Amino acid sequence: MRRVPRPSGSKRGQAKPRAPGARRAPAGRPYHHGDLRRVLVEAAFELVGEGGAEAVSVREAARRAGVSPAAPFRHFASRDALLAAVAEEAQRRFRAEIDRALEQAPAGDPLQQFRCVGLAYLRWAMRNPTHFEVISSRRLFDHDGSAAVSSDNAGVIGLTERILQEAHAGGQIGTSDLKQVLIAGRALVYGYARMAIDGHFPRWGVADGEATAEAILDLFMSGIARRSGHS
Amino acid sequence: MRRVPRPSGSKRGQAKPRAPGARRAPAGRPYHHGDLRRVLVEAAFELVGEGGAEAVSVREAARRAGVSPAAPFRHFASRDALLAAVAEEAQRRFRAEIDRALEQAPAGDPLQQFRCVGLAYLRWAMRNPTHFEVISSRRLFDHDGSAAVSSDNAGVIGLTERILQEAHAGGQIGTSDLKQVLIAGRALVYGYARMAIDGHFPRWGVADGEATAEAILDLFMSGIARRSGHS
DNA sequence: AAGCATTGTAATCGATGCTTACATTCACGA
DNA sequence: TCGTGAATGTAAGCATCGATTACAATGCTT
Repeated sequence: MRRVPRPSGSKRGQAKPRAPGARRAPAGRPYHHGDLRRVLVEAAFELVGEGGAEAVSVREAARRAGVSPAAPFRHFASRDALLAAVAEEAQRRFRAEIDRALEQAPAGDPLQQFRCVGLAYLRWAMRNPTHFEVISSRRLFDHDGSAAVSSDNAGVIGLTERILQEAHAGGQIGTSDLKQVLIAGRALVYGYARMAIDGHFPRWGVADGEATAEAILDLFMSGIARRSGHS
Repeated sequence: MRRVPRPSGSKRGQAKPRAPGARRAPAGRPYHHGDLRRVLVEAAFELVGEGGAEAVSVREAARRAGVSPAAPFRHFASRDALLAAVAEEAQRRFRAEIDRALEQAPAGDPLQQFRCVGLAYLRWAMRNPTHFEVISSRRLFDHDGSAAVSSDNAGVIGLTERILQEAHAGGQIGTSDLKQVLIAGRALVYGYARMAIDGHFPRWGVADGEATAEAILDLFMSGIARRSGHS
């Protein structure tokens, strides 16, 4: 049903060398896969990359892993659970990218840090649109456990919150209502990312997207900055 | 497939009075429906309201219209085409709401008009989250015709653009780069709407959402306003 | 080595999107 | 008025999907 055309990939031929923990490999493929869960998540992750969340099907993941259509249900209660695992993985990578950007930012300048983080955020989103989309829909996993995604996400939020607080303490922010500045900042960045992803900027290249991203961030910073000579 | 549980609604019993254009009604339901296309769009529209775009199935729409599962394909080439029609309808109502808000705004004050339009935007989005989501994904219809949605949407964009230009001409905006202000404004409003819809504000009521929406809009306006005494 | 829990397979169910062949009705011209 | 073609409905069927159940193979613990 509304399936992406079958890529007919990875014929299920020779078994890949299994993870440590498997013993003998008497014939072609051993009965037990070795690390099926991880392989399924990887397959689903790739499917998201190829066609978005809608292109993820349990059966295709099983096909790519070389197992029967029912096997995945030993590891995931439902298709949504599989997608949640993909979201967890994507969130992990996203978080890592943000952390890396923050490390490379100038240590003493919170506003510049904010800019770097925001830019890394937008770059990752625009270069991994489908995975960003999977991360974004809280509806998928927020209510049924899966604390990892939420915690990683809360980490990113808390990180920007800390940065903005530092900037405020340093007298670089002109308004006092920090809470709303934070929400506005999140909304601005999130909204720009989703606009790019949702196709609101037709015929834009990545270059345009990232250049405008910088401009938007600068505009935001000048909007919240303590008044001085403006642009 | 990942279907919402069948609501078993509207048993297909007595035919509703058909649109003008149908002639005799010899037995229970006439062979031709009369206005199937419209009824299908209405059914799909309701399905979107009940469970989001994912809950829309051609067969369920046919069921609710009281026709065979294949009948809808006489009017829509695919499920996506049906969804596009729903998006068109939703966009129409959204646009009407925006226009209404603009009429009620003070005539001479562009910034205030911007605030009113933005608030109406956010209110509609938060009260019709699933329909807003359907409108938002340009991917669904932007590339295959369906100019109505795009044109209505461009109308809203152009409307805000005009308002901001008036504000700029009136000297109420402090920065000169109007284009980026427009994008930032769109991103901010869109982002806030999607955050609310995507569940980034757990345990918020509509009241919280709309109150914060006002605050966000005010913050944006004060951020782009010509410098004076700030909050 | 025995036995139990884990993890895979086979077969199946109900649902879906979509197509093809056929049936019915409408609209319009002779 | 009466046909006849176009429009619009139905029936049946295909391939795919998520999910469940019964069964088989394996790994681990004792």
